[in-house]
Amino acid sequence: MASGSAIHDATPSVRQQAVLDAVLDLMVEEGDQLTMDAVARRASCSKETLYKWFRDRDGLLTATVRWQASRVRTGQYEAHALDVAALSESLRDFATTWLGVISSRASIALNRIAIGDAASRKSNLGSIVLANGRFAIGDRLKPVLEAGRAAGLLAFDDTETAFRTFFGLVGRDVQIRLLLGDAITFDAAEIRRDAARAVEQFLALYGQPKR
Amino acid sequence: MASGSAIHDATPSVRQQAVLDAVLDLMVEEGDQLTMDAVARRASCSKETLYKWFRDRDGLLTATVRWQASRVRTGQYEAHALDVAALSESLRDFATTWLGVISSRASIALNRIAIGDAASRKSNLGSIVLANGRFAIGDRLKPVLEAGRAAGLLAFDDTETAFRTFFGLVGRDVQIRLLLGDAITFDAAEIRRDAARAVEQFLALYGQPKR
DNA sequence: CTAAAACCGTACCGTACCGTACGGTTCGCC
DNA sequence: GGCGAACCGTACGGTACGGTACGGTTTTAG
Repeated sequence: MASGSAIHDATPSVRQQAVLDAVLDLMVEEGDQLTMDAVARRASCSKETLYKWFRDRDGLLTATVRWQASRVRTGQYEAHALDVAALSESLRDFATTWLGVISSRASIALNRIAIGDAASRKSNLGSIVLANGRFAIGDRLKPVLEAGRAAGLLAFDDTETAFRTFFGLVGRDVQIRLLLGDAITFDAAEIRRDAARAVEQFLALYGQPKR
Repeated sequence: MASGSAIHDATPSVRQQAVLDAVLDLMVEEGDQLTMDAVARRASCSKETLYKWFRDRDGLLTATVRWQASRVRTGQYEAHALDVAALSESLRDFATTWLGVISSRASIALNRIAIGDAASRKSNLGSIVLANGRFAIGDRLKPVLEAGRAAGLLAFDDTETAFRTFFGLVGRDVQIRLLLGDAITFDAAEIRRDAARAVEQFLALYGQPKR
């Protein structure tokens, strides 16, 4: 039971992280040519080791999803946004980060695989991606929204509903178009514009005119 | 060159439609177990006939997407919405129909396959789904929005931007959650509520207070 | 009624890929 | 230096599936 055993839910070793990075690279470059042989070749390791560490193909994919999720987690968003400028700044940061994530090639590849996997009910990659994506950002954004409400800057009954509206205003049709292969141009400048527009619209819907 | 030849883009014969319905049934029931053998068994036809009619697996999937799209197309939405009540009624109808489509099991299965297909750049199922889904409804909704603007009920500069906002307000996180296998409860009543809320929010953002 | 075309069911081939086995090699440890 | 564990590279078995071939049957046309 040395450090190189099955990981299941522990943090992967450095070597294992290199393997998972190879998986991510392959996902991005080769699309669905994600065979165990290709991973072993790319990571310069043997298939036997892959199966020893990750049990099977599904375990490897699961570990990859978790690994990618662990590095996407950005800093906490301060919840003590007391004035409208700080609140909209927080929201803009949030929207910018989120748009950057969902338009990244790694995220697109990962979501595609998880969606294809959700079709066959043999695994739960889809729920893992959901937990680390949609629901994780919900958990991180809701305190910000509630702090805004506590400060009298926002007005809403249900935090979940308010968050989902924000989610829709930010994401719009971007994710589904990217997943379906639409060649969208989406540079940093446009992401910032979109984020600003979404926050503006959100404040127009939920902002309190004055305190 | 009798009626049973390759279809490519013509309307499929009745027998061919039955085959395509079998494909849809299999997509919904079996997820990704969509093998040519299974289709032939389900449709009570021979694989040889499948290949004769649809050339290869990809042609069969393409024809299935087109077939499903052809039956989803609902009636035209009247563009002569002259008062705000008629306009919001049109938008509500639109949102309701769209939410019903993207939450249907057939649409989910089809989008999953198209997304998995978009990963391997060997086909263009993704663009076909996009053309018949996201872009088709854009083409059908934009005249409504522009008629509303012409009547002084809506105010926006770019129709595309306004439409994408509406798209986001209606769909929010629904499609990605369903694609990733989240077990969302989404009955007709809830769809109507969501559609009404989305239209309300859209009018709050783009509606003109008076003419 | 007959002949040709279309079609069904099934067997078959080639390939791709998952998972395992095994010989050879590196590396830590005593 | 020597021993064992971990690991690399590769070869192999098993299986699933896309696509083809073929005999037998139904349908269509004249």
